[in-house]
Amino acid sequence: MAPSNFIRNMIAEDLAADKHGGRVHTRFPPEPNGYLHIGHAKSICLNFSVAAENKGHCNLRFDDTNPAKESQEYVDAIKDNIKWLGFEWHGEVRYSSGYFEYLYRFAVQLIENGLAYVDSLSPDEAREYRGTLTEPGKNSPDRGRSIEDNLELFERMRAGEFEDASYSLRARIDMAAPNINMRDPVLYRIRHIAHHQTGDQWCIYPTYDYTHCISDAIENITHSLCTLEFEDHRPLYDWILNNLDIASLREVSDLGKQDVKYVLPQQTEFAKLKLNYTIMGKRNLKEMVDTGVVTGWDDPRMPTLAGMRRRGFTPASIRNFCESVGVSRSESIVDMSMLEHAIREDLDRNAPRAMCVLKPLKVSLENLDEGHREILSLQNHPKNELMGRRDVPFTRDIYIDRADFEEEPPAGFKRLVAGGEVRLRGSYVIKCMDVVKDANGEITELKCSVDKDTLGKKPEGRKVKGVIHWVSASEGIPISIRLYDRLFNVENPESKDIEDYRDCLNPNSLIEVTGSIVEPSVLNESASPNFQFEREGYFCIDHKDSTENDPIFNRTITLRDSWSA
RNA sequence: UGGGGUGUCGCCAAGUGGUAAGGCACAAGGUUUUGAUCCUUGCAUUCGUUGGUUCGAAUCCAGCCACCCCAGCCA
Repeated sequence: MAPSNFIRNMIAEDLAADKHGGRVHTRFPPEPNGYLHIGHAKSICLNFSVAAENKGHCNLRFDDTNPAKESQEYVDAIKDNIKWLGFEWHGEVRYSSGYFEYLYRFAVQLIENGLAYVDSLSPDEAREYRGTLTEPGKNSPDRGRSIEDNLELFERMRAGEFEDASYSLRARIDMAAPNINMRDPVLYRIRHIAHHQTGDQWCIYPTYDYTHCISDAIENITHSLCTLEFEDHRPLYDWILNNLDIASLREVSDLGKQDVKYVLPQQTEFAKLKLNYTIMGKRNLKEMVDTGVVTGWDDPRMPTLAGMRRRGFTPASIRNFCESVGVSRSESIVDMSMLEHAIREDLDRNAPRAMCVLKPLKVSLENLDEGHREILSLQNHPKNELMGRRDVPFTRDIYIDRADFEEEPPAGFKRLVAGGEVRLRGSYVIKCMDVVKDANGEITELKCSVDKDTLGKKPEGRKVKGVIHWVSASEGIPISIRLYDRLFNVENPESKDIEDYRDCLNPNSLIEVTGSIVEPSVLNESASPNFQFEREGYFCIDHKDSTENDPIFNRTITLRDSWSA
């Protein structure tokens, strides 16, 4: 059962009180002005699951009221991300811009009722008239304009007779309101600019505050969930809906013709997701992309869904993570380890195992024939036989990782040492007979012998503790590997006491390793999208930068490591 | 000296007057051909703080403190 949170509780209460005639209808309303990140995932999961749990629906609505910042590219990417996460929105994709005509008519209605007026104050003047946090504002000289004049001017605004920002339509509320959002907020502004959905049909665009509540009402949304910073906007959300004629609102709503209880939507706010060691601000993320700090929105180090996907995160891991962080009203910063736990949990259960040597050290097994080759059948998953087996070629020359051999091992070292024994994973126990070095004293090769009586059984009379991974030298395939670490080396790069988040970048957030060797099965046509390279971590192929001759693998996450020298 | 919020274990978080769930992290054991996984155990006499009400308070009341949001014709 889903954990309890204040929103689920509220919905349960609303249902019990039959507040919406048994309906639960939510919506995810992104502005298409950037890529979705893990913070959006929290909202997506919340909105979609809360609807599904109550046999309700969740719409996808692009809140596209500011064409200057938006584009079709983002619309497409957002739709793609949501589908990838595994959610299905109700019906067609919605656009706030799809309601522009209704919005216009409702604005006329407000004007007719003396609740909105056309203002000729410039943006700068409007700011002065607004007052401050502690001082009330003062009325615009245009506040008393007649309804007829307002109607005419608003129509001419729409007709394109005026320049940008020369007029605006404002709600007539209260310039002395302690809540600044209620000091005659702007409802419409003039922008002679094309819109990605409506082209040049419009030159006046409604603001978020005016649009959002009406769009919710049109879509018969019951619970309008948003983040905490919109809390102060709720009185305005309610003011607009309550000052419109409810019958005409109902009439244009999706369920207008149906015999359902028409109830105005209700906004509820929850805390945004913050993760330590990363940033979530769209502006900063965009800046990192634009200035080349990262390679793009889908850079595997980015907290974007596109980046995490490329990094190897699974939809299930992200959904589980969002569920595990919960939903509350207290602003919190979630520890990275929770995200890491979520992806490890999923991949441990579902990713097939394989062997890959990151930094190869050649080992020749001296007591095998030159052309020795045998096929070992290894289980793809140690606990799940259903995941099958694969053939792994075992040959006279193999590679092990340089880190798995030490001439002067630290205390507790369980791997290979000169004269010592170690188990080759899924294969034999070998003993190191000789260490070959070059002129610089660098180890270039190990000469070992195989205990042929140890395949699938313990050696007799002694214990061999260590198990290391290996790959056939002649049949392994060279690949490149990208190791990722957190992008920042401070917990909260966006905190107030940090001047510039760019000063806190982790210089080792990406380490490229070339010349790694992987067992051949990993590159099969039908290979799994994710692997655990045993003892190294979880990896996936990078579809963007890989070439036929140089496959590149991204390390999604390391294995937990309780030893780490 | 305006308005709106939030404060429960290192990090999330449940709890809504009946005597502090859970997860992550961490620590200690056990199993293990991945120093992984898995299993077991431990981990808040205390809920920002000070008072008050009550047989009983994290939950109700009052004061105080800390932090967050708001002065875009952004969302």
